Amino acid sequence: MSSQKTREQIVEAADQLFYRQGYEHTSFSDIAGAVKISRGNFYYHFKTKDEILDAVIAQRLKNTRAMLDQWEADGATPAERITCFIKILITNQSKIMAYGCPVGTLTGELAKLGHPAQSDAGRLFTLFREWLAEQFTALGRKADADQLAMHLLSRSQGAATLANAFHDEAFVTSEVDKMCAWLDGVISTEH
Amino acid sequence: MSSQKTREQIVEAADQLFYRQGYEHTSFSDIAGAVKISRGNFYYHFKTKDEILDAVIAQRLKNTRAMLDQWEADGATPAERITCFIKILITNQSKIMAYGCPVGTLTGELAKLGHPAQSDAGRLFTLFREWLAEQFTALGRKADADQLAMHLLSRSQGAATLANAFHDEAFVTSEVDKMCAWLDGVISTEH
DNA sequence: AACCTTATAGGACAATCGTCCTAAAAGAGA
DNA sequence: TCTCTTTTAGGACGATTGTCCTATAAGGTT
Repeated sequence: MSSQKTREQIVEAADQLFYRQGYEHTSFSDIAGAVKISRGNFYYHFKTKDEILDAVIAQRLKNTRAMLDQWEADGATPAERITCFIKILITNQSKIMAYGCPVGTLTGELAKLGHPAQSDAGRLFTLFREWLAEQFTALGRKADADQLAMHLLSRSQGAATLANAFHDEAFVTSEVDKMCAWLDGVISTEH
Repeated sequence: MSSQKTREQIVEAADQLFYRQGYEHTSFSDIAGAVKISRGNFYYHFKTKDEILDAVIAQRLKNTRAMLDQWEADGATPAERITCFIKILITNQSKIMAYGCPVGTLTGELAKLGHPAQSDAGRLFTLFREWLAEQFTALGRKADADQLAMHLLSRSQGAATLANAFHDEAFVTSEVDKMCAWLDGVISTEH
């Protein structure tokens, strides 16, 4: 098998496991078991665990960018795009209730570990932040676009955290509705 | 030294370390080093690491209850009490920016570990939830008290998560102001 | 077939983990 | 002071961790 293919499988398996079990709690053996390769062979593709983490973060950045690009390519209005963001909570509801938000939980864990990749993981948040700010700017809210973006990001994070803690489906729906209503308010506000 | 005293020191040190480094990333050696007792002596006070976690959660529940009781004893109005809750973000700002919310991060970590103490940690959230619901009920919002409580809890969690991710002091202030404004809206709403 | 690069398996390694045992020190009561 | 309980220190234990080495297998090219 080509080296590239195996590498991708490792990154994919690590991505899932880091999300489900956390970075620290996932061992080389776990990943090797998931990909069904020997633990020793690992070293050929990645020298350290940190290198895998870097690759996972890079993949998540790439996937997220692709998702955001897709939303723009669909010819939707900025408001509809923001609604897409809000509704990730519903699209990924079962995963979020089980494991939380992939971005928030990874960032939080790396912060506690004092891990060097902390800032790289933070770029995942920044990606959403800047994309949302662009959409709010397109809505004519250039002046406070970043603040609106951070506020929405914050609401979404909180909903994900509590969804994970309480496993409450109705709560997620309720919060999504509230965020959509808030968005309507933002749009209709005179400036 | 009495056994009770040492035990309390262990729980206190473990509490701090679990908050700063996470549960899994904190070893017996870390705690023993902080309390300045031998690693072996640990076993006399706690048989397993899980037992320490249980004790830490119990202490946090006790401290939180004491804090909430204090707010009620101060003779404040329900609205003022809720404001106290919102302003925890400012009171503990530096810690939250460095380590996140003690409740949210612990709950999230235990969820990923699939740890049996998960539900115990969840009681920390429930404690805030029910207390907030009581305050909203006292404000005459008995019908949707729990939903309002969950919403505020969610907003607070999101703000803590992003404060930790971005280390942005102005953002915290801004979100606290928004929550206070939201509370004003809840109070003045006709029902 | 022969050859050379690429990829793999298996295990060695030092360190650290949570757990547990045991002998000695400290303290209390007679 | 003698005795008995409580508390402590130190280390052994098996397992697991991330890292790294080496011999072998696989694949492609000539």
